[in-house]
Amino acid sequence: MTNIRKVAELAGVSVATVSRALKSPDIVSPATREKVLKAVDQAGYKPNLMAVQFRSQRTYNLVVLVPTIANTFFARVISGIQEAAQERGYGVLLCNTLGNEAMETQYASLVSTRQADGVIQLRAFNPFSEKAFPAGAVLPMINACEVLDDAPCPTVKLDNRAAAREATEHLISLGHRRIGMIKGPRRSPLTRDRQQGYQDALSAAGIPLDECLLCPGDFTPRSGYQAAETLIALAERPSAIFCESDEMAIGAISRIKEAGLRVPEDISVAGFDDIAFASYSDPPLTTIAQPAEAFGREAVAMLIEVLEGRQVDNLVLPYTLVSRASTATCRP
Amino acid sequence: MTNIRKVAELAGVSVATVSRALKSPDIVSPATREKVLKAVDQAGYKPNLMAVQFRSQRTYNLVVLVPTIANTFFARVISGIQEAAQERGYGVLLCNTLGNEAMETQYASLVSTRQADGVIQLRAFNPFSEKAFPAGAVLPMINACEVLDDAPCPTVKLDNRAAAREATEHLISLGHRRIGMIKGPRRSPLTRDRQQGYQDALSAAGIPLDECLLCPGDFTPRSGYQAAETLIALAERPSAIFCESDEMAIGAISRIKEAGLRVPEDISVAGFDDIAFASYSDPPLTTIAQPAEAFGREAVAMLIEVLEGRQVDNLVLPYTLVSRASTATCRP
DNA sequence: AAGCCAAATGTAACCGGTTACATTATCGTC
DNA sequence: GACGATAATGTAACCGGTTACATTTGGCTT
Repeated sequence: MTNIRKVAELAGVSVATVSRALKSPDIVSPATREKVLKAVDQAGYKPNLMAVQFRSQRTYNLVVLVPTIANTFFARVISGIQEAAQERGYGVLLCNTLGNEAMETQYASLVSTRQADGVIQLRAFNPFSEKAFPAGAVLPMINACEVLDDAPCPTVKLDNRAAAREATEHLISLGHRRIGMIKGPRRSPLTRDRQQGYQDALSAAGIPLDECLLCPGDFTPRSGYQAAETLIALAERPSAIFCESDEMAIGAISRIKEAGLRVPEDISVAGFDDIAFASYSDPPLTTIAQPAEAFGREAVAMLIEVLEGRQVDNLVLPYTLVSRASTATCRP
Repeated sequence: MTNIRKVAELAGVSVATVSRALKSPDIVSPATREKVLKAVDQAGYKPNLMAVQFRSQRTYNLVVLVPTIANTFFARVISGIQEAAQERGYGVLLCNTLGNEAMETQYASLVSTRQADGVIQLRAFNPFSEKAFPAGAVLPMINACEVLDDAPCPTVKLDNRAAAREATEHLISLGHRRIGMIKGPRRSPLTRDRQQGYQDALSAAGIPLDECLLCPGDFTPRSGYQAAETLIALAERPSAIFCESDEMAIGAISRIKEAGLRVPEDISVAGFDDIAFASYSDPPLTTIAQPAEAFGREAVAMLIEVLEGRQVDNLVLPYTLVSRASTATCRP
């Protein structure tokens, strides 16, 4: 394998000069630089980045922990991460954790073993052991999208509570008073925040909370389908349903239609995320648009700041309510 | 930073003994092993994998080149890759190429610079320069899903021609004779194969080919939407449309309904891929199911075979026609 | 011509493991 | 007790760059 010593020999200079000619061309004489570059070309030399990384103790790799890449929203976030990382010369090591904490911990340890410089987490969980990073130490990590209340690192998220409140208020403004909610996984802070926003809207409108209208889900279309089944079987059926993800909303609409009911005439449905399919569902989905790619881009920018030893503030990204045809005025 | 020398000092042995106690425990005495393990624990020692990799000249990373991770089908393939890689101790470096050949080349060069051991490509293109891997050299690469005719490496794919033929025959068997097709990107071999299958079915049934019925797309819902617009505007409208991806089929259905037409009563629609949303679309989509995760898993298994110097054969995975409600008998 | 400084280049240590080879310890056999 | 075989451990080279420090070169000043 052609290494720097071969090139040095070929150019008739020392290895140090070759290294300098490539890394800081301005400190070698033009003539020498010329010679070196010619030798590099002739030998087909490419620096062994493993050696470079080993020496500099930087891998220029970032680990991304994502619950499931099959989720369209996460796919967009990852897309943003990948793009931003690429621009800044970082690679992206992907870890599909499938909610498995052991796997997250294992991947996060790539940082301890110097296979990656930092971690971007799309899930609320601290994958680092107390031992690897004792309390007080700066974690080379960013939490994005789903965020712990007392996250031990900088975070970038949405104001989920306000967004859910706005979606619910939209339904209330259409005359709905019996509004179902299909929630995310029980232990998720994001789910709790969105539920809080839903309740905020209800109490502001003087509507009492009915626990029966809250159904758990897991963000998949399948869980939305099942939750809708429960909701439409209620003695007093809701006239609208707010779903914590578009994927669940699409599953719910499918079940509602299967029951012979119409959307939005019989039941209005609102989603969350504004995935690509939201505009193509029948009817097109009213939803909260999140800047998914921006989450990824910002997370990368923040992580690199942390890696370079600078202070970073938490970030809250904006959302928009996108009103489409899946929600309409309530007709009793 | 705790390194192997610190541990050696702590345990009162040489670095070689520490290394051996950890890597081949059977060749050190039990007493010494005990001592070493205690020192490792006490020092909180974790081997610096960068050094290990540097020494062994293996990174245990695989590069995955994917046109776009936002595509649900690719997301599933990547999921399979990630899982299989993880099981075998490999990491996955993701590269969202967005069809940009320069980017693919750049990422593939991670192999030349020893930042990754091999490449899995979900797109038909040889990203390696003639210089890095002269003709005849064994490329550390697997082509999956989309495959070059004369791929310079082992491939794992579907019999796209047969699958497209079967989907088209399904439509013909329902009485359709005027069948539109929404294709993938022009230069893709996969698109060409599927079109060939479509034509096979037509000519077997004695139906002449009408070029007007062939619309290009790019696998996104948006392109399906636009192509459908073209097809329904034809003087002699097709009674069925075969789409090369479910995403395009969903976009097409959306446009068809917008035009006041019904699926499948007025126009039958068949897709390709069987993504999660296919069952939840309205109507549920008739489609060709591909074993997406299996593509990923097999590609990893094959690549590791190649990396370990063994011979690998091409692989063809099975498909299934899944008949749902988006296709029905033709009513003139 | 001597003296000085800056620029250019060379030498060799270093990063943290792995492992070939050398050395020492242990045990059994005659 | 001497000898050889084997097991256990130590020593140091090595992977391929980077860089602190040493050395050489060349131009300029007085």
